Amino acid sequence: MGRRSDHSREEIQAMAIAAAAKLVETEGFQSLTARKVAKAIGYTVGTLYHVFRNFDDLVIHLNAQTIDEMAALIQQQIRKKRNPEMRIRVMAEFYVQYATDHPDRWRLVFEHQAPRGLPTPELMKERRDVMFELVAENLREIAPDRIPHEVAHTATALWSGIHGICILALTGKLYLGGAFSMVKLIETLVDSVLNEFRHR
Amino acid sequence: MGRRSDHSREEIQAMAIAAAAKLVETEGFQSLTARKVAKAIGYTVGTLYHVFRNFDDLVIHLNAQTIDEMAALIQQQIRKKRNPEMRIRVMAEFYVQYATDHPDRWRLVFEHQAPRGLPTPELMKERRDVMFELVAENLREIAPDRIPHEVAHTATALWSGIHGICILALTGKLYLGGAFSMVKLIETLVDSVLNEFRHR
DNA sequence: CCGCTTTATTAAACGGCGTTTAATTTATAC
DNA sequence: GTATAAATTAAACGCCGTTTAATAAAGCGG
Repeated sequence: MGRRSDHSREEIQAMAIAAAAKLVETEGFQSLTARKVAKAIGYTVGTLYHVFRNFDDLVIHLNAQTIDEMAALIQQQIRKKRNPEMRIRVMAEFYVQYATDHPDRWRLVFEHQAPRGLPTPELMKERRDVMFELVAENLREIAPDRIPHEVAHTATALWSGIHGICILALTGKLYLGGAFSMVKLIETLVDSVLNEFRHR
Repeated sequence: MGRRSDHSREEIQAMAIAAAAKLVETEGFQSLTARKVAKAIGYTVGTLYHVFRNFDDLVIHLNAQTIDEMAALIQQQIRKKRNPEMRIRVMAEFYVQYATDHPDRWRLVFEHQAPRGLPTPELMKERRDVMFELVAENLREIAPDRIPHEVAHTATALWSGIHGICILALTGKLYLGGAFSMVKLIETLVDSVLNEFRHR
């Protein structure tokens, strides 16, 4: 017991977040617990609380990392594309791809609730809007004459819609009356909103 | 103490669901617990387990009631309208309205996870698709010549999108770069998808 | 009206959860 | 080399969903 200094504060934080990510992916986000994370990195809960303010703090760090990972993947994909419309299409495609590949990590980002009353930390606020900003950038390129508010509005509507399809599909709550592919649903939404955006 | 027969099985069920609804609305869905529900109706947890299979079963019953309530509200509103496009618009409007008025009950419907492995009960399957079906009906009326699959596809894309806006707004994760109204976002999405649906 | 069976209800326990506390061991600074 | 500060742990607290065993009441056959 006592100070071991096998790892620095930062190392323990990183180990904990990595262990949490693995636990979420293997056992589902519902069964992520502080004790499991602690055990996985060879410490006890007390050490976790020495390094994170509370369990939500750990989850928030994990979620930040998840968003960074997803954003990096998507930005890497669109760097290859020159056409802004195609970029938006690819963004949507890989958003779905990431959500499908890491359903529990992705759901944790959106279903985790910061403790009531406490403000959303800057850590998340910055990341929350990264996808919206990316969409808005490309909309601006499609129609440079539009006022910023209109661009932001369309980006929000479009990306929220994409997100909705994603979440309903992953949680098994999507209407199955036609047995569609998620990709086709996303295509329909992107086409619709982009056409409307251009033709008015 | 033993059998009191102050209330029948069904009465206790109804009381528990009502108490759960109230708890969710006042304290948030995160702090709904079996013990609180039991206390609220003047019984102990044991009695709850006599009447529900487990806690999830209680939540599922509550969610079914929530969907019924919302669907009833929406159907009552569209009964006044004759134009199918207007009906879809009104549906979206009151969907948002209900979600805004009962944010925690609404979120519980979509964020509750049935225990892993267990199948979604019929109770929910029937209700899950009720909104999609309503949208599809009206799309069919707008364009009677379309094949059923296309109608279902569009209904799914549109309603998932509406849902996405709703959920991001309620969970405080919506992009705020422009400070929009939810109503306008919904309008944009409905207009876009309906135009695309008609013009091709 | 009595005893018997069935059933509704409860209190208490179980293991697990997030979190806090107190004690203890170790590293560091003087 | 000792005092101080920091890291780590074990144990506790009050919750949670769930199960169990005991008990009290209802219904029933005679």
